[in-house]
Amino acid sequence: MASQRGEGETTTTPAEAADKERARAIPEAAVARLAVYLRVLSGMSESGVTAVSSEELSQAAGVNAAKLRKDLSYIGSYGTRGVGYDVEVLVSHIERILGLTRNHSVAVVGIGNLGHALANYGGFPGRGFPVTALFDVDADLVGIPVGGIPVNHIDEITAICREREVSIGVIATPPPAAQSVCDRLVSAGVQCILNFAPVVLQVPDNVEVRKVDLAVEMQILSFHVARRADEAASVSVGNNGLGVDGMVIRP
Amino acid sequence: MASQRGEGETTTTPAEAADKERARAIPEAAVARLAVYLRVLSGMSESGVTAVSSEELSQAAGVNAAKLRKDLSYIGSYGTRGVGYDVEVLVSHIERILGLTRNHSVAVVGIGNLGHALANYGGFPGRGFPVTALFDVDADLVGIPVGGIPVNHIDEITAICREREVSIGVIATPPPAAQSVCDRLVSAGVQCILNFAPVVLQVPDNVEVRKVDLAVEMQILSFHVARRADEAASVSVGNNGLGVDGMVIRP
DNA sequence: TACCGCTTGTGAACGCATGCACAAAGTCGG
DNA sequence: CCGACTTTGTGCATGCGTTCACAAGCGGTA
Repeated sequence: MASQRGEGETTTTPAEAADKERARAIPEAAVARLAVYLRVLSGMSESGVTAVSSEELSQAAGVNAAKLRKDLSYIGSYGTRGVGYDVEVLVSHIERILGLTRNHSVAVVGIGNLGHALANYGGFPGRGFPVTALFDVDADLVGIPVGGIPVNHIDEITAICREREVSIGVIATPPPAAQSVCDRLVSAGVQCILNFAPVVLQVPDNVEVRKVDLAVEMQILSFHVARRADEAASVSVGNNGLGVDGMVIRP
Repeated sequence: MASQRGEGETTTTPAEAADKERARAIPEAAVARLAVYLRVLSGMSESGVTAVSSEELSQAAGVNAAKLRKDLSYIGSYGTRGVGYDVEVLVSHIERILGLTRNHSVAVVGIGNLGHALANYGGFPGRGFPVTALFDVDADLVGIPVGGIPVNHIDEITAICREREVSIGVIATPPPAAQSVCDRLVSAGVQCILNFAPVVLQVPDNVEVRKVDLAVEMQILSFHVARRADEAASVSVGNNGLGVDGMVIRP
């Protein structure tokens, strides 16, 4: 057991609240993967699969089997040695850890191309994330329903977010507006923000921001294209100095 | 010097190609940040700023100053001690490292809501990524221009990607179609893929995939919402069982 | 020219995450 | 009831990435 982390602040915890303590200890990277496992498991569940081994699941999720087991161990021991995991059990535990048992009301700000796409996603991929509010500066858009929800003016963010208990704000505005929108969301009490604008947002410590940056993604790919090209070039020129036809050691 | 990695395959390299060797050594995480620095620097450049210190730049990019300097050191020493960095110089070097000197032709597959949004982004955020081809299964869409480019049928992927030398493929299809589309892109010689479909793609080793997964992002945020809520609860109830006044060990 | 203050570049320590390898724990067949 | 086989859960080692702290280097000033 890796529990009992000698931090001097935790003594023994009750039974039920053990999850909460555990949640603090789950590495960020593992959380992202848990979400992936959850999707794969949901798919299996719908296909009628009831049990799965770490080997199968890890392959379906595109990760190492050992890593998968370690990730699952962060949320507790719900497998059966010699057998594997019960799909339903895993699904429900992961859902609980990820906080998907409660609904998270979502507000989308900036109803341009992307905002439209997001609003129309329809309840957002994976249940549990109802879009309950849309905002834009453009007065012409106000009142028009997109994906079933009428657009409100951006000035109403604070009031409406409070009223509808929005817990996640999605920023899909042009870059210059992003920070200001962010500030308003924060002052409305929104503590989690998903930012599509290519801008580094400044937020207080108690607000969590995740960024989806297309330009960055493209540039990372570009980097790899370039790296590949260079490698190919250096190979075709001559294997890093070591003989071409001679004693090629290379396995 | 961290060079001379004792892998037995690298000897000494010429002068100019030093970049190429360096590129292999840049940590993936650093590459992502370089892209961010580049954007910030571009903005500064447009604002007429010509010089910047690591402190200023790091703050604008939302990272630690030491980390920024280390990241920049991966691409070489282009700063002046006691002064800082020349904005233009940094911009051009980062662009070169990221492979942005050549153009990367992009193909978008799946012209739904998201595909539309992507096609309309107009040359893609940050120059250098011209969208040169669009594909969809829907015959009704074929021929219709989106963002200035006519949609082609998905069956033409291989031919057109080859012809237009597409180097980056963007998958914006529904989940079930993603793997098949991916396979076709790969067989057309595309080596870099940006995947928006919530599916784990199986690709050969020589293909680079980056994933943008809205559901996962939302669920990570959900996790943090839950964590916060738990923390708040445990604080308001009484600090982890240790006495408010009595020895409440919390049931 | 010599000194002073400022900022870069980087060696080294630290911490987190990954992967290995194996004991523990269960099932199944005899 | 026992032994063989399977699969989980995890201690440990390894490697990568982040952070610290400081020497090296440069411009400005007297």
